[in-house]
This record gives sequence, structure tokens and C-alpha cells, in this order.
Amino acid sequence: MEISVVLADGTQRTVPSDCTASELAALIGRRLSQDSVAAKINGTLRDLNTVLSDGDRVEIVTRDSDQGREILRHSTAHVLAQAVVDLWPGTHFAIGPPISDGFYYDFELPGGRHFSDEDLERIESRMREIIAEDQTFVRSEYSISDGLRLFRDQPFKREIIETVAGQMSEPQEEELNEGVEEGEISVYRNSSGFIDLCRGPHVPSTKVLGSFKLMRVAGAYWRGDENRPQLQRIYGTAWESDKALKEHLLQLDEAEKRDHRKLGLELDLFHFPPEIGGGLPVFHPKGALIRQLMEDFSKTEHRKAGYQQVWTPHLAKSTLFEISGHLGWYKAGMYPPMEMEGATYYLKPMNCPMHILIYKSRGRSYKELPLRLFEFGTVYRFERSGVLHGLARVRGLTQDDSHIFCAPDQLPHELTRLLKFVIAMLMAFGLSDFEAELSTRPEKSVGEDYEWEEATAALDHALKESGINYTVAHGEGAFYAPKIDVHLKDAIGRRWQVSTLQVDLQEPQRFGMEFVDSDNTRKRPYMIHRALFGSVERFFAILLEHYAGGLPVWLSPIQVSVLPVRDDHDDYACQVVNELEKLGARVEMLSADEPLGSRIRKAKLDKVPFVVVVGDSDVSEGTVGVNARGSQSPERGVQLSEFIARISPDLAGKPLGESFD
RNA sequence: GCCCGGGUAGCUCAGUCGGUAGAGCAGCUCACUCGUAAUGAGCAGGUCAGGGGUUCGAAUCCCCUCUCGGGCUCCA
Repeated sequence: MEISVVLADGTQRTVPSDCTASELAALIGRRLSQDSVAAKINGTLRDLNTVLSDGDRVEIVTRDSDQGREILRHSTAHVLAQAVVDLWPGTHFAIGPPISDGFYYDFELPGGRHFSDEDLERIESRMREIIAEDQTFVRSEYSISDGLRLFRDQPFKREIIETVAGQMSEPQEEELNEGVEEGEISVYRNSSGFIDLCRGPHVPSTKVLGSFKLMRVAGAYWRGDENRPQLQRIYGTAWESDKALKEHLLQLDEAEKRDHRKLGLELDLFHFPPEIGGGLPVFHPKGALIRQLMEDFSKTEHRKAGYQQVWTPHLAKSTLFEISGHLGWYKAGMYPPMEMEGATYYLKPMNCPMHILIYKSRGRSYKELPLRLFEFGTVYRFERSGVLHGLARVRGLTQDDSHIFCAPDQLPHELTRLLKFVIAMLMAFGLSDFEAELSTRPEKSVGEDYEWEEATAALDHALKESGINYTVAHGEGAFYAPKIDVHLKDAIGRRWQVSTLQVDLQEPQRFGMEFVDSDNTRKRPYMIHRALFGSVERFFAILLEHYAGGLPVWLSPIQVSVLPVRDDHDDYACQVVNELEKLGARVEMLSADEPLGSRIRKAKLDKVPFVVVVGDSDVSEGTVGVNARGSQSPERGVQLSEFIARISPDLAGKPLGESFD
């Protein structure tokens, strides 16, 4: 008997009737067979030993595909659990899914024990033994009740089975659904006898695995709920080959070198004095200069784009935040109150209520709309100590915050214009790889359905008009507003969330905002919240990491270092410095009290864009030696005028050059 | 906040069995005046995060606190 199956490329293939996916792979080719880890049969991932049926559409999943890597990682997690249970009998094991770049597994060790870093080495060795033993993964299925019996000593597994069995009618989250479906559970058994609840598929045998490394141990709450037990999580990374693993580890090293906290220290930009408190940075002269350059550029462009800059204080009476609703919705995120002269004051967690008061300071006409208020507003948020992370997550931050008040019919156009402005500004900072996310109404929210629909539609329209790629995150909006989040990919492919645009449905109402329309009726304006950089601190961190500290010339604290070869070149060096300063360049001179090589090294470590060396021949010829950041070899004998012409265009940020209307 | 791991000179780190603190870089002084990523010598620099305990004796062992890092949760 023979059957016919359809391959991934659409061709038909006749195979023996008891042919497995694995045998099919072998029939197609040796290489494919070697690289296969699972099969996709009629769109569903299955084990390689699945017997094929007539008419099946079969795709062999290889180890170097995204799905293949997921399976490798998942199976490696399984081996991790096996190793831990071997080493600590009586361990309860919970879940062990693949994640990006790797996998984890959550455990509860007997006697409330915790893993230490040394344990990771022992576990890893045991895993390598299991892998060397070439243990097979064999799937079998049980009824719910048999499953509960099988895992009678594993409370987390039982809970997964029970929860999912109890809610079988409703569609489940993938993760919670592991190994449980349609009144049955599936388990995988190794040849050593280790059993794990798992939906699969798995690789056929542990020998397929091996390019992995355990990375770290961490605490993680069971099912992500901080009211439930905290388990011991082990993270690992796993790849299709040792080469891919090595590349990944190199990438991690690269990311470490770019860590903005490290660069901040090395380049003398900022630090976090413990005396001030966690999450509260101080900016040193060079760091403050960079901030100022960023802010100045942004302010100029905002003015040109029709924004009006405002200024508001850092504190306000509780009344303001009662009206705005922050004390109702967000109190846990605010700093505790201060009592003064019978009133209660809070540090502001957001600038919007104050901007609204500026709007409300007098009657507003439709002729003034859209009214775009803009501020570098410093806000304070009580972030839990464990979440602080350098400049990327702080307790005191400066938002490049804008609130745009417009008439309802202006909303779609205003949002489109805004999104274009946001993208143009980010591009001016040398970022170009964006994606957006449209977050819709969450369960816990306020407002009328039609308002949410209108606002969400306007955001959707703006996304389409701007041409940016986007996805919809259902139910991820703020309680008061749907929003667009702009994410960017940095130079080494990491995603960062930056800008956020929200249509506020609540505050205009809470504050009773109005404008007089052309027909002399009073109407409620729409309000858009927007932070473009997100926060200046976080954006600063992103830029540092994106550029690995080598900021664009216009943002570099020192743009040119001038190095006379000997003392008697000082006069000429000063002339060069003067010429460059006339252009507005930020220049420093490193005189010859140290060897030239040493001074060059210093300037290079400071990531100065242009190191200019002047010696005998330069004095007589009116030239400079240019050692540009990133170039392989220095350039001798460049005419000063030519050097000036070359660098002039890059000394200041490039205007956005669009009108946005 | 919770779990794990750290905290020794401004920075990066060493410090044996518990015996009283060390290097490189940076800093300062002097000498060197040099053509593209480290000139040499000397000097100075520490309440070993803080507090408590064990001990004849603690950077080292124990407890508590603070703080930093990695995660979890959180991010209106």
C-alpha cells in the first residue's frame, strides 16, 4: 500500500502507507533528515515519528527555522527539568516554555531550597550527560483522571490539568494549555523514565540537542501572580548549532559593551548618587550638554511645527489630582503626600492636569484650535525598587510632553500630522527602523463605547496615513484612552518603546473643558497626550546604546580635539581651534604634555568624532591631520578650509524640513 | 515589593586556612616635546557598604540594614 502526501513546495510524493514524517524527511534528502526536528502536518506541529496519512500536507521543520529553534528550546527545557529532578528528587516542576533566544523552567525545590550559581554548573553537566545518553522522547496520551494520578506528586502539573480541564469549553492561552486538550492530556516520557506534561512536539531524541547554555537563576511567581508562590526559574539559551550559540553569546557581549550605565560612567555623563536615592540621576557637564542639545533641537522643531512652550511646577495640591482622577486611578504610582499649611501636596506624576489649567485660564475659541502646548516637564513616579534600570527606568524623569486640544472634527488630521512629526523627529536622531502598536480598550476602563470607537478609528487612520507598520494590541490601552506606541529597533536589533500618543476621553470632561464654536455653541475639545522621546532620560539611554556611545557629531559633547605634536605647534593649534569655534564647533585642545599616542588614545576613548593633529608640515602648509572616528587610518595634509567645509554641515542637527500640515 | 548574585582606592579587580590591605588604570609632582590608540620615575589614595555578633584576632564566619546587578510583578 502506498499513500500520497503533499510537500511544502506543493509537489506530491508517494510514500509507503506506514511512513512517518521522519522517514519522509530521509526519503527527500539526507541533509533535511539530519536537520529535521519536527513536522508540520496539515498546519499542526507534530513529532517526527507521526505516521502520515493519505493526502496530508507535510512540512519538515528544520532546526534552523524559527519553529525548529522553538522545539529545540522546548526540548532542552525538558532536559533541564529532568536534570533538576535527578539532582534534587522530590522537586516540583511547573512550566518550561521556549522564549526568544532560549527557554526557562520553573521549579520548587524540596525544603524550600534555592538554586545558587554553582548549582547551574552541576545542572548543566547533568544535562549534557542526559543528552549524551541519546534518550528518546515518546509521546503518550492519558485521560484527565489518569493524568491527575500520574502527576499526583506534582501540584503544579495537577493545577494545569485541573484548570484547563475545568475550562475546556473556553479557548485557552497557549501557555496554560500545555499538554492538555479535548479531555485528554499528552505527556512525554524519556527512555530514563522521566515524564513531563507537554503538548509537544519534541525532538525525537536528546542527542539532537546540545548547543545550549544555562544563563541565570531568578525568582518567578507561579503563573505570574505575585500573590502565589515564588518559584525558582532557570533561564537558558539554546540554538541550532554551536556556531549560532557562540554568535548569540557574542551578541550579548556586544550589548553589554553598549550598556548605557557603563558608558555613562566611562564617558563621564551621569550617575546615581545613593545619597539622592534610587532612580534619581545627576547629569555631569557632558551628559547635561547632550541633554541640552537634544532638548534645544526638539524645542526649535516644536516651535516650527506650531507648538507653544509652557512651564508648570513640580507639585500641586491634592485637589488637582482628585479632579484629574490620578489619585483615584494611580495613587500607588505617586510619591506620598506632603502636608503644608493645611493642604496636601503631591509631586506630579504627569503634566496633563497643569496643561489643562493653562487651557482653562480663559475662554477658548474654535479659532485657537488645535492648541498645542508643549513642555519638558519633570514628573515623579514611585517605581518599585526592583524595576529601576539605569536611565531607562527612573523615578524622576523629564517628559517631552505635549497636549493637543482640538475640535472633534480636527482629530484625525491632527493625529496624522502628529505621527508624521514624531517619526520625522526620531529620524533626525538617526533612528529609522520603526513599528507601532495600536492599543485598544482594556477591560478596566472608563468612557462610552462610541467615544472609544471614534478615537481608536482616528488613531488607526493616522497609522495608515503615516505608512508605518503596526499591529493591534487588543485591550492594552490606558484606562482612559486608546493609544499608539512607537517602537524602534536599535543598531543591534533590540526593540525599545519610545513615543506614545493617546486620545484622552476622560480629562476634558473631568475638567469641564470647553471652546466656543463658530456657531456660538459651547463644545468639548478632544485632547491628545503625547510624549515623543518618551522621557529624555530613557531616550538618552537608547541613543547611547544605539550608537555605542559614539553619538552623531551634532550631539557629541566635544566635536573636535586638536592635538599639537610639540609645544611649538601651540600657536597654530590655537588658530585651528579659533577657526573651528567660529563655526560654533565644540573644540578642545590637548597640549603636548603627554606623548601624542596617549593623547590620541584619550580622545578616542572619549569617542570624539574628529581628532586633529597638527605638526611641522601643517604649520607650514596650513593643513591638519584628520583622524576621524571609525576610520581605519588617519588622513594627513588636509587643508584647514577643506576640513571646515567637510564638517560644517554636521555640526548642528538637521531641521525636520517639513511643514506637517 | 519578592527570588538569586554582588558591594575591597575615583574605575577594573586580586586578597590563601580568620593573623590586621594589594595591583593596573585614573589623580598629583617631576622629568620627557614626541606625527596617529598607553613615555618614565615618584607621591598620594581604603571606617574592606553600614551596624551588630562569634573570636585572643574578622575584608574573610553568622545576623540585620542599605545599595547595585539579573529576573518576577508593575509601567496609569
